[in-house]
Amino acid sequence: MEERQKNLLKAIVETYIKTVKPVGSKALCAKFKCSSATIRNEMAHLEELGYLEKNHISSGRIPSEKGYKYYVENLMEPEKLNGKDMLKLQTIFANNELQLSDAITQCMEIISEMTNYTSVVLGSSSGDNMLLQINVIPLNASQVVAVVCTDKGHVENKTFNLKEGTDLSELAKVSELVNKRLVGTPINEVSERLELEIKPIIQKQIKQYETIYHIFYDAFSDFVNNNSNIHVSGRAKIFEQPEYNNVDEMKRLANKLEDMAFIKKIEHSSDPGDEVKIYIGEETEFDPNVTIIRKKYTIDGEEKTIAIIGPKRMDYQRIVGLLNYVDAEIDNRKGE
Amino acid sequence: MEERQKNLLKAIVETYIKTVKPVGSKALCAKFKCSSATIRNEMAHLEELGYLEKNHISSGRIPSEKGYKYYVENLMEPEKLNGKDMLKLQTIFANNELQLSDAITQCMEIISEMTNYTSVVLGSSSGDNMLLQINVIPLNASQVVAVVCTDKGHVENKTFNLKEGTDLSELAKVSELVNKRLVGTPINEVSERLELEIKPIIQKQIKQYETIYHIFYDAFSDFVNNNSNIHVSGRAKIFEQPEYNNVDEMKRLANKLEDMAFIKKIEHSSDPGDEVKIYIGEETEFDPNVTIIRKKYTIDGEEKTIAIIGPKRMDYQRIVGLLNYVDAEIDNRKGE
DNA sequence: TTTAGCACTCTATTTTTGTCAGTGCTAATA
DNA sequence: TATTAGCACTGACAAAAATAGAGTGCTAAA
Repeated sequence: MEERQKNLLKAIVETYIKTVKPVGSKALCAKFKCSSATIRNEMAHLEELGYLEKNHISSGRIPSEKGYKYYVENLMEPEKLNGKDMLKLQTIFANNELQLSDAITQCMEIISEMTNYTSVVLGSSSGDNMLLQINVIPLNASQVVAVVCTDKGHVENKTFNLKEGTDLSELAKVSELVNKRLVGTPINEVSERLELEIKPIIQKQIKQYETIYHIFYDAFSDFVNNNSNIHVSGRAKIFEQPEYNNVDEMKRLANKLEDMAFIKKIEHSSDPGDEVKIYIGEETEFDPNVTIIRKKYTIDGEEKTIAIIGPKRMDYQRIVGLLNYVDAEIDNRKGE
Repeated sequence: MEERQKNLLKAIVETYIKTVKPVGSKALCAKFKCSSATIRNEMAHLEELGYLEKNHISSGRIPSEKGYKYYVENLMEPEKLNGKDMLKLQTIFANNELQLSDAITQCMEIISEMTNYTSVVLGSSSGDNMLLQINVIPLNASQVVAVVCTDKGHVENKTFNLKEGTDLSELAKVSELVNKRLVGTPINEVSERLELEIKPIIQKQIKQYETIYHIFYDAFSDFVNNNSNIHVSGRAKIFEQPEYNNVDEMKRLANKLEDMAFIKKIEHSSDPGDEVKIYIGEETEFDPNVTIIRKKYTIDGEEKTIAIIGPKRMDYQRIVGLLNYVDAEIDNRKGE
């Protein structure tokens, strides 16, 4: 592609991002110091190459997915934050009381607020967490709460109703046993080891071993399947974007943004890579009509994913700029 | 109001609920065995009394808020569940493994699914919870997680970064002290007693008492302000209702349904009362264009609120029928 | 290689027109 | 006195027609 064509594509993408209206040839004359006919010729060429599209035969051009892709990979220059935005984010990271992971969550909330896109923070699925401690705390004669804590500091709890006559001291005994034997086991292998190592022992020593065994079993299996580590902010913010300003789009998006199974797809999407990744339209596996910008981190040994969901016409420069800034702040904190 | 007028109002409300179209006089001739002119006369009368409204001079009538109110208070007969709905709910309550409060949450999810309304479950704001136990679990040299458990079985946790050289054994000492002294204290008074009773003691005995004091203080104050006890399901379901089938309504509702401060209003709305309460339009304090049907329970000593959010033209018979059924199941479980 | 000029295309908006459901009122009727 | 038939009128809604405007592709000249 020739230099002028690149510049033209860049100008068209950036104009469209701002105006949300198909870009016509006249609008770019001044910038390129040539007549609209020349621009039209170049546009026709870019369309042939698949970087531009038309809504109908006599409309201006809009970028195709391929066009956006070329833009973000070759033409875009991430933006420096403006002072106001930077100040807001700085304030969050400056607060040393705040755990880094909480700072990130707050940060993404603010970014959603600032940009009118939806933001997502996904904690790791805790598969690589290891059991650190389980406590079984009696609430009253018939209920106990089991609290499981992992080496990465995740805590889950579950309340159980006891059958009448369950012996609390036996519960305590098993709890002690589990803490002695299974600490350090990856959390998703605990169930297995419970079955193989603990069950045989308590089977002999404990009267109501079935009930008690179940309590432990359930406490752990719940841990593995929970969703609590997902934060979505600004689900409604994205509706401010003109491309979703119609009932069907809104319904479709609202449904997807509510469905955790869909949100989780953002994390799993094919490639790993810890740099800023941009998925456009079909690539997102989430919705053909959005762009998702994603970044993964490892914090305290745990993987964390942050992502922005917006229209394909997302303000790439700004968002990438913002995420780069967040990145720098995180590195900064980790370095300490 | 005369008998026939009551019947007419009832017929109009129920027809409008089904058809979502202003109800004309002809449509009711057959039912009332009289001419449309007669119906028109009666309608005019009901309108004078404020029970009916017109969109414009020559449209059919729709119920006013006052009309709905009269309907739900005097005319409506709650519906018996159909077999299919009942079966779904029964299955949930029949599962004795499930904690009652989890069963209720699941139940409300299903109801949202069945009815295309949004459902809400609000746990109590844990003000009457008392401290049962606090554990401070070291994760590594520089981090600990504090786990607070209340007598009602609520658990919250928070991770803290330690300053270098913090003595873990001192932390354990304070933790023991708190557990000895403050167990049984209402959770929102703990901070105060921490200040008055614990601080003076540790001030003398503990070197880094400031750091350590802060950990405990923060662990408790976080507990008091958290939102985790709110479940909203079917935020997008309500968009299926034709009254919200336009962009502005959808945006407004989406924003409110996302905002926990707004959701919490449902619980606080003026009167207590543990029977099924119906708030219509302006009364809801949530949005003038919805109805909220609400029921409060006390379960294991904690207050719980369930609510359905739908259009003012909500299917009152069905929803009240459903909530009555849920009510019966809960009573049934509590009785055990 | 660039550009002016022109015919053409499609959208979007406004205007016009017709249809229809429903009303209120009056006068006749049971 | 309550009911009803009849009629003129209203406003929403939908389809059709008219109009304006932005933008294109192509051709021929610079």
